[in-house]
Amino acid sequence: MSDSPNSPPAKGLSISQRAMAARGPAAGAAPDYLAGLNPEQRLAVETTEGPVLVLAGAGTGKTRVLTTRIAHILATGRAYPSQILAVTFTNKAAREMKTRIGLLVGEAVEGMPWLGTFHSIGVKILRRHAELVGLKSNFTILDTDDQIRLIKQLIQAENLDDKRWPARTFANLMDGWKNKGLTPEKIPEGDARAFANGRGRELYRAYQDRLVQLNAADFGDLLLHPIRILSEHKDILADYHRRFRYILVDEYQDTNVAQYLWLRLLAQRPKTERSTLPGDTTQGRTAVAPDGTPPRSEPLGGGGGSEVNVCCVGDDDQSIYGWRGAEVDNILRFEKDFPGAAVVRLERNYRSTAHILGAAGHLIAHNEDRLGKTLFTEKSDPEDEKVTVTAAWDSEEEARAVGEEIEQLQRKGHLLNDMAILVRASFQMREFEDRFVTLGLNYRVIGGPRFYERLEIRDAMAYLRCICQPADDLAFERIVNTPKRGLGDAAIRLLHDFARARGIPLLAAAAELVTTDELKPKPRAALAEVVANFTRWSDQLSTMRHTDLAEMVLDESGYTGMWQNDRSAEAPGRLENLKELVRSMDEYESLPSFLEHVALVMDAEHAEELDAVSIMTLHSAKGLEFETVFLPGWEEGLFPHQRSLDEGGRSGLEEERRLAYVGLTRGKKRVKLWFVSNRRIHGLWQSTIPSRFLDELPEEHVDVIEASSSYGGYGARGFGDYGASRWDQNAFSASSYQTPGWRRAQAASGGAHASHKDRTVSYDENGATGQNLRARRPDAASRADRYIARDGGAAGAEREPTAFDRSGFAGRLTEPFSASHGRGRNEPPRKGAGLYSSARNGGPREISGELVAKSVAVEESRFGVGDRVFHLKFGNGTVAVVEGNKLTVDFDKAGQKRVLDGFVDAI
DNA sequence: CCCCAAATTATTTTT
DNA sequence: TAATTTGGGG
Repeated sequence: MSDSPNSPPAKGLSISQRAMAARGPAAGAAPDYLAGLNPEQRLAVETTEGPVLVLAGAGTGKTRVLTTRIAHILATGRAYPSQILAVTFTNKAAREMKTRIGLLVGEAVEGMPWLGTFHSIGVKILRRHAELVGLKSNFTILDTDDQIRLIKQLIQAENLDDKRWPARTFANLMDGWKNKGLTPEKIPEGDARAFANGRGRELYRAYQDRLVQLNAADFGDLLLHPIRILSEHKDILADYHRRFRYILVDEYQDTNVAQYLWLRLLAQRPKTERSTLPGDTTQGRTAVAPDGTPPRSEPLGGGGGSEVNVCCVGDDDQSIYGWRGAEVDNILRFEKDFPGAAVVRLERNYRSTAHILGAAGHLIAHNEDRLGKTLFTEKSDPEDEKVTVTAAWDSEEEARAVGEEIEQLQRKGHLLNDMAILVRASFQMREFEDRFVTLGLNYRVIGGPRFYERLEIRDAMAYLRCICQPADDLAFERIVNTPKRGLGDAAIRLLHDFARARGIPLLAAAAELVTTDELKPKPRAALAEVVANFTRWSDQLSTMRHTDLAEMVLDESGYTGMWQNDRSAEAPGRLENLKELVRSMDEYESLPSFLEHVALVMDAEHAEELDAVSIMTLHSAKGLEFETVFLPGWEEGLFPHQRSLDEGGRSGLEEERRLAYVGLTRGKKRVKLWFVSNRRIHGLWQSTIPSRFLDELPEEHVDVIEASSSYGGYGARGFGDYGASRWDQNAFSASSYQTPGWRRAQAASGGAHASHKDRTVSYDENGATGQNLRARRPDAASRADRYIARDGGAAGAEREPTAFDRSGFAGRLTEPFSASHGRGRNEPPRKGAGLYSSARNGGPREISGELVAKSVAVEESRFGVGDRVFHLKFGNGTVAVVEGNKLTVDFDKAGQKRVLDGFVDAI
């Protein structure tokens, strides 16, 4: 959050506010940590007693309030660090708070054990009382992958068709239930019947039972179990009530029902309990602060049912996770839940220009369900740029034009790090990536596949889990036959049955099984080795450094070897990742603590020092800010997304609008909106109309740009000028020879060749050393080459007026001009000449397709076309085609088949 | 166990 | 369209 300018001295304040602001711990002077706060922030910080809701708009210094509030509580001696419960949603937010509190109060943060995410605090509580829900305190935390495999087993065990009832679907369903705090007994009958031939409830129950057997908990359980413990054991609850004097919650608008219930248990003391907690003097501090602050700020508190000092900070306008179970309602009804709550609005924005705020504010005002805030700024500079709206013909052009704008800003000395492209859906990223690769523009994709989610990391983790937790069957299953040890289906099934019959974990069962002769000698020996390995490794757990142990395990198990022998393109990257894994373990003092970290954090952090444009979804942009923000794809159907509209109705639309609001408010100086008239969706070209959100922007803060004007050398044109005529030209002058379909056909027939393929591409090769630079899939290089080639072919054309010139931006944004271009819905759009094809050059010159020949050294076949051959299964036939060692043979009886050279004999 | 062809399915994602 | 998952066959 912006730490920017301090508030002006307390002018324009009421006397009481000033008096309040001046009230410090000693007499008179406020402590310096309060000095930079504006009056509202200060109110939010100093209203320590009683329930407080801080409605913090985007860029109003929310994090600052939260951290200062904690610092204030500590500095005034109202509580010990261990008596403050502070919850955030993400690890990142928790980390940031920790550092910032550290800066404010020094080392005391080390003693803030209860600052963390909902889940990490849930784990903490659960570990203390695990036995109350049938777990041991060293339970494992399952990731989604484990979960799905487990569910699949259960579905199969129930003799259900796992095609018809996919495990993933059920996992999502169950996730939804858990988000709502529903245990198997409590799920609605309808939900229960909707899955697995009406056996949803049984399945859920079976799943929970299995988790207990496995001594495991999934993410949902990290909240649900504590809820159960706290509501069933009043003494434990009372204990936590006594412990937590102050509760703070970040991003309250994102809490789901389960989190809400959890919080309410901790925050709302029943009246009966209040009498049993007289003044809390047992804790060694008095509830009344040394400076004599009254327990509750007088003008605000009304005296209600709760006594805990809970402070929730959030912004209803930024609630964008409804689809994940978040309930905006939680924040909307805060005052009902906590009667007499003080509500502080932070509306003074330190981030964006007045134009950006004006645009965002006008847009979000179209929502009905909101508490209502209007952001304002004191900065105003006539130089400030308005929010721009630009049209492009299609997404490719959009990417091209954005790329050019970025390069132009860069030439003016702007840092790429200060720019971001925020998209609605991740498929939009690709076009930008491709474009930037051809430009050699550094970019960084935020989000996407995470370090700990990678295959090799999960495998490695499974080994480590088995060592720490011999009962972790899921982990064991994952790696018994990885690397391949000849333990196939048959052997594993036998092991399973054996284990189930005895009711013991797989590893233990394996140890026993190998002493019998139930397995064939080969698998038996293999399994015996696995068992011996694990026994040995477990023994060394206490004697060896965990990093050394991990290295040894990966080595001795043959896992590293497996990748070393793998000749595929991704193998080196995977090995690198494994090294990185071991390296990152170094920061943790033991294997179990590392395992827990991985389960909860799921991501490795990496410093990113490169200057690069960020590309990410709007969702992952929440909480960030950039000097310049590009918001492409503002079209109906994409944004607002059709699916949100279909499934969410009005509230779905409102959530989309909040997303738009989030997007706009990420920008500090410049926000640039784009929409295209044609977009390819699932391979079909669709005409699109501009997003309704564009119409919800106030004219006075928005400039409508004719795309090419700013850099095409054609001079700026006013809004609406020439729009229709250029559009006409565009619509009717293009020949069908320029349709992508036609060009594709040309390319496929092998017409053109690439000449410039040696552009510099700069990106991190394998993504191993930074979660931010997207992991390069093995195919990525060839994809890049493909586009470099394409650019080469078009290089000459680039300087010409692009089709962008004719983008058909016809004055009124809403006019569905593109829908009436006189072509069928699914026909590819016609582009003006000049992009990849040049009419002057007399024809399309687009090159697509793989440039890099798949030049695998092909083995010569000993057969030739026309040879007569014999095949064991298909009988006699004539060779029709020879491709390396693969033959296409016309068999006399069996028809044409492709067979491997080695499977036939000459006749 | 590996390879290929057919089928499937295409928001947003943290913990 | 294109990426991914699955099932059959070698």
